[in-house]
Amino acid sequence: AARELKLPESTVRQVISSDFELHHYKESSENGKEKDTKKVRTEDFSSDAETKDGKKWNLKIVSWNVDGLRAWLEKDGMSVFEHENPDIVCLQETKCAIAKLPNDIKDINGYKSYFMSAKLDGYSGVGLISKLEPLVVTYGIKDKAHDDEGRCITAEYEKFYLVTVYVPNAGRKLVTLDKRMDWDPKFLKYLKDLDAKKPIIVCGDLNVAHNEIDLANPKANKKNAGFTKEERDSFTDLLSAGFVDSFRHLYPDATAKYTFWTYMMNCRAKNIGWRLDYFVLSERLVPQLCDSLIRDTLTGSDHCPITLLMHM
Amino acid sequence: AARELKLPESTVRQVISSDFELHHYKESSENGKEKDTKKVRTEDFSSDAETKDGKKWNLKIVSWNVDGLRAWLEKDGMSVFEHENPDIVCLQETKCAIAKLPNDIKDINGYKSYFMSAKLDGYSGVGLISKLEPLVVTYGIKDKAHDDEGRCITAEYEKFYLVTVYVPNAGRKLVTLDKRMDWDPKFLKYLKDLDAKKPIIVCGDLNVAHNEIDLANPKANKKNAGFTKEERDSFTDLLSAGFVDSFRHLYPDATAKYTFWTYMMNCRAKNIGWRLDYFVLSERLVPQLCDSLIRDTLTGSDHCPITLLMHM
DNA sequence: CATCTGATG
DNA sequence: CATCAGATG
Repeated sequence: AARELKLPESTVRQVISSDFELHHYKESSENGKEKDTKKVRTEDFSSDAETKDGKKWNLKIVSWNVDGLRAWLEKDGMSVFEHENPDIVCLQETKCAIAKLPNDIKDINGYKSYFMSAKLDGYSGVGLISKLEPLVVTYGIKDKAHDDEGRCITAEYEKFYLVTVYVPNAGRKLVTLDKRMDWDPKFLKYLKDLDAKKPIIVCGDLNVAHNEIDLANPKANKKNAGFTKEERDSFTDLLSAGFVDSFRHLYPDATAKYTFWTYMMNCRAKNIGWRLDYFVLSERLVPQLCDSLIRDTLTGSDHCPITLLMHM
Repeated sequence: AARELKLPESTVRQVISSDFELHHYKESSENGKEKDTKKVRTEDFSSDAETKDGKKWNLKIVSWNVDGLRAWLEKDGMSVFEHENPDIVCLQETKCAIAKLPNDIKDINGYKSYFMSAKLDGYSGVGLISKLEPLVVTYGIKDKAHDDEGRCITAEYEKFYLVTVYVPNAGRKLVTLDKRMDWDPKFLKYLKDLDAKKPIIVCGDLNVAHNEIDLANPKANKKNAGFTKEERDSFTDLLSAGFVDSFRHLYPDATAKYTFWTYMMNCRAKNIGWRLDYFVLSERLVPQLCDSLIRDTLTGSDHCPITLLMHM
């Protein structure tokens, strides 16, 4: 039995449409009664964002490193579907073999879902959940050294490719920096090849904070995974190849905006975090960009979700 | 800093005495106000039990397989000290290396404590916590094959030996029944040698339900760890060597009295359990036995504590 | 259905 | 300070 989502009442939109004529979902923030007292309110996820030339968003993508899909389900991570009513949700670090995926996440009413797991059980893993059925879904980056690790799903839609990724972590004491440095150029080539065909949207945990503004303690972390020169330069290479960090593009000066906080030392409450999760777009999609948001009120993982609003 | 126990107010007894002239602790069950609404009430642990010839108990020993000391502490297992005000507490399956023992359990105001851990970290392990400092404390049963597993502590007091034990589990599919069958006669010899010097009190998880009356599903468990003929016969051998199962001695017909319930299938709520935890006494201590109790209202483990009241 | 460890982040 | 697996019970 497919999971029935309790979508907000005023939702009147096509669930599986044949193209991206998905209409802007207008939340009813004046329905007369406060639903409950918890601090996350669906109306706070409403947005009227539009492109520079005034076109309202009609595609919403959410990306979330869930740090263990099953634990995240227990913590009501699925409420993001009710709050966001997203067209597509991408998940990283599912840490769950395909055979162990709970029905709650496989069968969501109105969505198609796709998962890739690592050979090593309980490690890595990504998922892509979409109202509109993609034309083609592919798994991995076509590289033997990496494709056993369940790090990438590509969904082809009519007007773009969506790539969700969980980039290799360089590890404590940078023990896997070599693997990471092997990944980065291969992944970039993979993206360039796609981009030669259709514009692309890349989302997920890129496991790098690009610049000092992107983490709370840049000085202390120059030798740590996620902020080494090597990793930062790789990210610069990505942007130099014709791609755009959508959040930073829209908010070049926004400080203290993070998507990850270690569970240790109460870092989340103190907002000692890192911006590791991104929506990266082909440059030619920038005119269609409406907003790129960090949903740091949502919990359920050591990462928070991020949301992209596009006019497609 | 030693942990300060919130002992019941009327406790007026010597904390470290030089002998066993420990006075009977009289709980004040009429102190005028209900303390709280939780179902475990300290006054329910009061007892006026006495020996057959009318001598009130003056020594209380509690034994508890805690199934992981640290988890048990989180679940407020230490409240047994407030409820029972015991002279001695024996713990089994501490699953905690000596170096990792929390201070809460090492430094209890008014008690001395002794622990033995397995070489294999997180496995087995026993502890003994005593108001009166034992004359001698020894570890293991002086057998190379077993003494790396942290299964036995012996405390010598003036008038008796106290032996606390976590007997090897025969394992799923009886994979370690051989180890168990190696242990049982060696342990019995160890006990006999002690008993030749002073009477003994043995307590702990003996990992056997002696007779059909001692578990909920005897028929279904004849081939399962804890109720094989081999294990039951070993226990019979122990009793035949001059020792007494104190609970069964006092309550020969008591049914459905268990000390262990698997966490699975809601067995505790349904009282589908096993009596695996015992106070076994040298026969010559029986005249001093006041009571042998199963404290099945206390939670914090898949076993409940058991309590022995003696006049020493 | 719990505890633990050890790997991973 | 979390997730997971796997061993153990």
